[in-house]
Amino acid sequence: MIDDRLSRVFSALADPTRRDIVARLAAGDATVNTLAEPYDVTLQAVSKHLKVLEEAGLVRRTRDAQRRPCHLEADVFDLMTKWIERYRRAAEDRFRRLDAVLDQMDDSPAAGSRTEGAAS
Amino acid sequence: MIDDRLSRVFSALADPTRRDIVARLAAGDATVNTLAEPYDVTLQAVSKHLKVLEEAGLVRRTRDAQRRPCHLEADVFDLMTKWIERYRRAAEDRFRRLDAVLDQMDDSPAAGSRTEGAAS
DNA sequence: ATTGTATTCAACCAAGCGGTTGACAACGAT
DNA sequence: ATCGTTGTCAACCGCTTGGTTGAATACAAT
Repeated sequence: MIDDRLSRVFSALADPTRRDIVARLAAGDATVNTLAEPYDVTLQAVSKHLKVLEEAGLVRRTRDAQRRPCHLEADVFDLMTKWIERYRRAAEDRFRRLDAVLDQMDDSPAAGSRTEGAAS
Repeated sequence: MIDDRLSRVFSALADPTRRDIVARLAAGDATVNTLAEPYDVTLQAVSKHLKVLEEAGLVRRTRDAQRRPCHLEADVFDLMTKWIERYRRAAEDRFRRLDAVLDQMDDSPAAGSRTEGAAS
């Protein structure tokens, strides 16, 4: 049982069908039937996918008579982007620092274990 | 059986433990034992997590005697960021366009279906 | 050669997930 | 009131997943 937001979002987007749904919703709101049409799975399966997307905060469903239009919620994307960028940047910084170390290391021979411990 | 890259990356990051591993690897390379230490799961479980991260292209494992240092691979982050940004931007653009439409829509009545169309 | 350390492999288990079918609810149309 | 449309709920099924334990591999040290 996943309870944190980030896990739910990543998990939701791990499915190709759900990513496709998000892609199509980015172009405009749509009903469950419309969304289900191109896939060769049942309507119920797509309904479940939308529920997952909704619980991840990626989709909001309003009401219009018996129809249930789905609307893409862009806010939660920021959550992911922030997480990703944070560690991507850290990794790249560390990489650059390593490059610098290797540059100034022309006389000292290979000492073996630089693989341990936290950088900095 | 997930075969596309994006699915594997999102899926890998959907697990809190794996995200934590990535976070720690962003600070510096580490061995399996070091990585496993803070979690109260077995070493084998962490080894499996690392395998998942490796297959997702997030981690590369080199060899140093019997040790197997793990290194964070930042490239694949771009893949995610690009996907996310693409649709986030699309959704925001659409949102702005809708605002504009609502602004100039003081005489023309509701025409109904603007909900169709593929994401190019 | 034997021991110890670091890590993986193999088999298994419970839980979760994506899919199905069938029944049901909500609502507009007639 | 009844019917068709739109969508969800519930129960089930097979596969994947995250976890376990126990054995095996790879290598260093002695």
